[in-house]
Amino acid sequence: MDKQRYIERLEKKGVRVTSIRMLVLDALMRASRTMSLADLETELETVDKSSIFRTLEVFEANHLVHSIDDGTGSMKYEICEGEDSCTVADMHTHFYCEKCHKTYCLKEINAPLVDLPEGFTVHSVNYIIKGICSSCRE
Amino acid sequence: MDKQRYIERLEKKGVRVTSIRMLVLDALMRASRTMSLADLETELETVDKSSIFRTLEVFEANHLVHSIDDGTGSMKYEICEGEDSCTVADMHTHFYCEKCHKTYCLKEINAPLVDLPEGFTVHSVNYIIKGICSSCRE
DNA sequence: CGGACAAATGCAACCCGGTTGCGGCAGGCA
DNA sequence: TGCCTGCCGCAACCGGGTTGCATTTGTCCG
Repeated sequence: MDKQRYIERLEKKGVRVTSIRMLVLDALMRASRTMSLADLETELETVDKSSIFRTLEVFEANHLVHSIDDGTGSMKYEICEGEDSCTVADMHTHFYCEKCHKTYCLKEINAPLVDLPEGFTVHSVNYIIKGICSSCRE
Repeated sequence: MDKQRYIERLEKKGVRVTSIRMLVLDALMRASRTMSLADLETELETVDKSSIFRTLEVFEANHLVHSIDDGTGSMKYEICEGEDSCTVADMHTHFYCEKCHKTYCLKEINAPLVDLPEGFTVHSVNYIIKGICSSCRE
């Protein structure tokens, strides 16, 4: 765990550094994919789920992570890549594998943005593709 | 309620006609937007929610309706337009208004389809835009 | 250093949408 | 008419998420 780097990251967003926040941040940074609250509970077995939940709330409010609803009934969380807050343009495509039940970030694929009718204001977009991932396919 | 039309629609998909199925189909047909299980419960106050739930299961399995997860925590249901089953190409964009908490179908806007990396198979796409709708904006 | 106040945490209970087990009812068919 | 299958209502359950509250931890300042 690269403590110094994590502390910088937290302080930069104005988030107070605590041991639990370090653990959650570390788990999310190490994950190669999105994590659910349950995933984090499993990974950090010493930490109560309400603490993880509130930590994620703080992280999200301070644009350290963003959440993705992949339609599985459990919200997924993912570290924001950029230095500043995630904008609509930053939102990338997610892929949910119906076989291994994992949600992948296709970081290289930006979520497409369509033109809306007059009078609609966009705050965020959510683009989820469901199917079978490459490693579940034989 | 155009009974004959509903009966034809049900029979065409191989769904047995019952009074509850007629009620649910009617409510969905009349709705100008997507409906949640709770919406249907409110509309059809005489019908038990588990019956509505199972009816929706049957409808979805037989491609009479499709469901959309708009990320609000409650699934939305919508009548399939086409005569046959909904394909990926049929999936259109949905808009969730963060003010009035309604989910609109933007039927005229097809969900964009991106190119996936090698080895990924697409079954469905879900494209949700969140923001403020035109009638909530002053 | 010590006390006061604020923030973070753990625990348990709660909420809500969705789901299921089961018994009763109804409609179709012999 | 009687049987069989499938539909329905009721109530209980489930799981993810959320909250109230008491406790602990941390920060600030004298």
